[in-house]
Amino acid sequence: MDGKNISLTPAEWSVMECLWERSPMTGRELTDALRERCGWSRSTTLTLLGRMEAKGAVAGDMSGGKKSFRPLVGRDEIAMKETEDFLGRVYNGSLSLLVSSFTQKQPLSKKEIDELYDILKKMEEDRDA
Amino acid sequence: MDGKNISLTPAEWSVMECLWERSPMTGRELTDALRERCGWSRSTTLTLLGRMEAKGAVAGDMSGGKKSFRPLVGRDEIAMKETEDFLGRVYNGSLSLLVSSFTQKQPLSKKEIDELYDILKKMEEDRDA
DNA sequence: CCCTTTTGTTTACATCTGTAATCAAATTAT
DNA sequence: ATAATTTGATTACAGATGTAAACAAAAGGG
Repeated sequence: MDGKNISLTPAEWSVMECLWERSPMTGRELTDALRERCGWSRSTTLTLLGRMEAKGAVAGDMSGGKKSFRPLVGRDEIAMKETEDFLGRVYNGSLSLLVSSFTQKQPLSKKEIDELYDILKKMEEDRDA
Repeated sequence: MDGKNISLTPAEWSVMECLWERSPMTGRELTDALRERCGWSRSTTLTLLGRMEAKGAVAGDMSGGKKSFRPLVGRDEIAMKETEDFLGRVYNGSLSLLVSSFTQKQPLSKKEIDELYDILKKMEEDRDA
């Protein structure tokens, strides 16, 4: 029963983005940052943090008057989980189907094409090794 | 104000999957299909259909006693929209970031690698043309 | 030490989602 | 024609989500 099975709502993503950039942050710092980025009131941010603490997405360390928060899940970790969900639901689990569908509407920049080639090449090297 | 700005919940996706496979379908056919696939009661399916009709995802044609439904949005259309949302939220809008992140955990099958190469090659041809 | 500000915690509430039960009109069978 | 079944529509209700006000304890200023 580890805490891997956490999923985040869009609003919770915004909170995590802050904490993934820098952590720990005090409640004050977070309310300021999110008032700025999302226009949220203090209450909103703190309510979100409470819920996220309850479900194990963040840890709140209350020491010395002020409470500070740090993430308990890595960005990669949950990005992965959400990606799997999404791919399964929308593209039947097929990454190449996603790519082909996406590129039919939005042509990729040269930079992205190059990056994708690099990824594929590297993967083949690993496979052959 | 066309109906493009529709997003589907996971449950609603299941309904659409049926209608994208074959359409139109009567309420009866849909309740049967979704009882089978998802274990839903008749009420559940019809409630979903009602909501989806209200938000313009499907059209219900009531003619000759029985009501039948057909999709008003294409699968590609909303797959695209959801993909953009997802990429923006999780991968900062970058497709290559998604691919690289994904492949670090789940190595792709040879088939998928080949498909991806094909997609890239085709895209370059289009670009050069 | 009192008054003000900051903080942490509780409570609130509308909307959305999943999941149905119920009810009433229409259809079908006997 | 009447009873049984099917069907469309309405109502229900709990849990998730977005968004915040209220309240109370703590900290800081004078």
